[in-house]
Amino acid sequence: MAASHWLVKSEPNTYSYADLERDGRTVWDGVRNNAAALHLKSMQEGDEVLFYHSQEGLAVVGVAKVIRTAFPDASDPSGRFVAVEIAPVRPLKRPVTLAEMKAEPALSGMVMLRQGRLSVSPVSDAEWAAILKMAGG
DNA sequence: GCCAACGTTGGC
DNA sequence: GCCAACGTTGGC
Repeated sequence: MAASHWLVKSEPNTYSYADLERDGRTVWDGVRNNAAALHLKSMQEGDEVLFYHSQEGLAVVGVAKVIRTAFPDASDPSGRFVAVEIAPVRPLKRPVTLAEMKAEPALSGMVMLRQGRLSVSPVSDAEWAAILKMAGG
């Protein structure tokens, strides 16, 4: 199966892209939504992930990659949900804001825009390319 | 701070 | 198994 692209949201007050760079890697846990959990389970090692700041910033700020595929989320007592591990790849040259993404026709079908509350969502190759282009290459 | 979207829970 | 009530997320 070919590598896929994803987008994850994080409130920078809680965990920012700078925190990920500082830590070098982190366990992406705490997801308590079935649709998001399915996406986590589909992630493969090496898949690249857009890191989006919600609440504050409202922009994609960096690229991360999956370094460990889904495993049981130790913070979930029910045992239903999973976590992955991600590591930073590089910050975007220029953050791509939500407003810019909404205004970009190439992104009109993006899952993240259509389903605002979803914390983990797939990104198509075309969407991925468009966002990196908007970020300055 | 408010509100819309939407997932989850619980009564029936 | 349906559906109303409730809780959470996240944009504005």
